[in-house]
Amino acid sequence: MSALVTILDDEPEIRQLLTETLEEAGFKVQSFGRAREFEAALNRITPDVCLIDLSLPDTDGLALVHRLAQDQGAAVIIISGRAQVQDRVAGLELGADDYITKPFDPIEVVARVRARLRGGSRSPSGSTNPSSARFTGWRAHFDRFVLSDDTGTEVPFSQAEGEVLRLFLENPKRLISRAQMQEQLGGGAGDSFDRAMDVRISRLRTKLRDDPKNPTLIKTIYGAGYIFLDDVEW
Amino acid sequence: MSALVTILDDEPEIRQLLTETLEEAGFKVQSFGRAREFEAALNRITPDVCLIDLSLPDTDGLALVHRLAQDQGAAVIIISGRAQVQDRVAGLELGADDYITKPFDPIEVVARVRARLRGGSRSPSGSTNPSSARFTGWRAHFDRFVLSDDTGTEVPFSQAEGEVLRLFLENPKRLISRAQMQEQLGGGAGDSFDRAMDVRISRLRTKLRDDPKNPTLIKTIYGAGYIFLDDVEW
DNA sequence: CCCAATTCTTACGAATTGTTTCAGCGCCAG
DNA sequence: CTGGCGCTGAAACAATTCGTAAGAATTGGG
Repeated sequence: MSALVTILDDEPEIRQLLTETLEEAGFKVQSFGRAREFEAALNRITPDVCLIDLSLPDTDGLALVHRLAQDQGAAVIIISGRAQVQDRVAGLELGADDYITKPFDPIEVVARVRARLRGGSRSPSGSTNPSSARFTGWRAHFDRFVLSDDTGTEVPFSQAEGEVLRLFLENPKRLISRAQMQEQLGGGAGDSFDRAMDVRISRLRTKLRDDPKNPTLIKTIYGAGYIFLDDVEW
Repeated sequence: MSALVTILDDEPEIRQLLTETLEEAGFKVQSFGRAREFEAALNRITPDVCLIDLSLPDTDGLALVHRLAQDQGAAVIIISGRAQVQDRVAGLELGADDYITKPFDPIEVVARVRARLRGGSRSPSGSTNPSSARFTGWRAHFDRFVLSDDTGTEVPFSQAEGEVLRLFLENPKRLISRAQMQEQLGGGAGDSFDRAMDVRISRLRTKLRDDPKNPTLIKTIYGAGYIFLDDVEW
């Protein structure tokens, strides 16, 4: 299923150039020289991407862009001879998805049309991020807030513990100072906050069954901070 | 709820310039000087738009852009000093949503970031809301306001319960904070509204026969929010 | 206006996290 | 080797957050 791209521009050469290039790229193309014709056509077609030159005489740009973007769900790319920053910003604020200035390279136009088609199908909040990490003897599941053993035993960890754990797993074999922790974990730079951090780490060590005096995972560097000793695979 | 924009660029002045402008425009901003830091941070943040200078030394641009666009569902805007058409086309084909060349006007960057956010939230015009979802042991029918068991037993749920349930089922395996709930469920930021939310969830858990202390479906993350643990199929 | 269903508020016990406190350890000077 | 000083670990306690029962307020239908 090839996507439908429309062109609205009053210069025939530009229409032809774009039409050719886009068709070579595998799109279905329909071009128009006047806004009236284009608007009439909208009643029977639903374009996926619209290339528009807004400097036409009979155009109410705002209404047109709005109709395309809002009602039709089409992506709008403005192609204009006006290259000033304020023109571009105005076009984008109008609701356009992209703004290309003349003269343009048709190859780039094709690339930007493709980008718009990709963007349309993107799910707003669907996918999950890599939220599971593995290291010696353990696997941490940040989507469920549990640590799982080699034997399958599961130990839940809390939010506070998880923040520390995550910071370690993101920076293995690197010294992490208390200052960095406070910054990363957003703790107010309170006077006794470092003690809270100690407690967090202490509790985390208990769950990981790691002995501070003989650490396998979390090593204390006296006067400097902590290091996560193991390799981590996300 | 303001969108989160990240910046990845090795030049501190550019980071600062963009950060200031974007924050003035009302976005939340986090900037990074190295790809490694940025990638680490991706484990705990989910940016909506990512501004990236790919000419960094330690960057595998392809992988990074792919990860952002595919896994995280973020929009990617490349900001680069390379202005050749082939560079721009290459960047866009890589999966980026936009390509801005240095030097740039920060105002235009803001406009293009906004355009990206609009694009992401554009509602898929054709598809209607599915009104039924399935997860372990249950099927939720939002058109009839009932939950049906494996055995066919039906449990009705009310409007308020349904709102919470739907929010969970639309964001499985993701932490949902109380703030997000209040925003999504339109609850005024009342003083004691958080208790009402607790009660809603409590009742929902009762109907789902889910024990808070040993949850299968709705897990509490103390001090952070809730997570729906199961996979969901609509 | 009354009744029933739903939702919110209040209240209190339970679980989690932060803070205080102190014992113990590493490091260094002598 | 030894004692002092600052840093760290963790027990005990305090503060915060959460779960839910019970009653009050709101909504909707007659």
